[in-house]
Amino acid sequence: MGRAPCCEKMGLKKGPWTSEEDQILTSFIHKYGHGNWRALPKQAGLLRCGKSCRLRWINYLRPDIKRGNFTREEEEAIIKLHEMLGNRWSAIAARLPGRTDNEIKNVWHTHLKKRLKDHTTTTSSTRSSSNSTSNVTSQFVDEPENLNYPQPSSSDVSSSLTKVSAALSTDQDTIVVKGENMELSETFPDIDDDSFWSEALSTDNSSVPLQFPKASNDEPISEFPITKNDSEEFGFSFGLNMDDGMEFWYDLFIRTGHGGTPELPEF
DNA sequence: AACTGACGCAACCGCAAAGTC
DNA sequence: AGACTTTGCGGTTGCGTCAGT
Repeated sequence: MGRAPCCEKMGLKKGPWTSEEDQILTSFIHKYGHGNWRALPKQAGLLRCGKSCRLRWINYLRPDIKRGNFTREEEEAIIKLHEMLGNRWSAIAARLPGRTDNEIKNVWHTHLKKRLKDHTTTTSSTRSSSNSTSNVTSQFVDEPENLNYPQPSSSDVSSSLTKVSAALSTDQDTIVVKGENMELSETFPDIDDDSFWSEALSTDNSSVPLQFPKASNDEPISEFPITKNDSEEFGFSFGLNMDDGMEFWYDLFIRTGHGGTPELPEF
């Protein structure tokens, strides 16, 4: 597929992945992670280049990938985000949990671009006067049920912070992610601040208190089933729009070890 | 049934940014 | 500071599938 292979001279395999290769890659990453993509194929015993392994994992094998057709709401979100961000597919993908940049790019080129073109030729003179950023914001805030992760309501986004915690449920079958209201304070976390994250990582394995911007009330934000005997990874994203127009997005990844013991959290 | 053209999608490449030595 | 390596991103390609003829 694609252009002339770059790794052929190295004796590495190209083209579609077999289910056997998928199995090898998946179990290797579950066991050892993917610290070094270049070294990974050799360590895993795959005749592939690291780049190919990385792409296969990110676009197809990752456990948090959502399968199936894009919903109308997702397509609308892509269109609006594209208006706002342009061809920054990874940035768009970051706002659509479970969808990959490659997938979004494909959908854009095969469906949405054409649809948009048809739409603009038929409705050339009736565009909203509001800017694209506010369009995206209002859609996310007004229609949170269309996305598979929680969204703050427009009334509570900027008034307080929330403490989000991830913990094992009492029956040990579920990881419960919860948010609690907090007053707005100066402890707003900077996502680029290493000390914040390392502090989070140094907490014990059963409950990880993290301070996040306000996301919801005291109801659990989400619950993830744990397969007792397998290693699993969960991806979880949530975002909010502040009154001043700023957006904040957070990704929470939780990996359970063998026997269902969670390593909380892995960012 | 056979052919053909359009479309969808997985996978590749080149390049730039980030990280490391 | 600069060279080298690794990672991530966006653009592109071509195989497989399917509908139309």
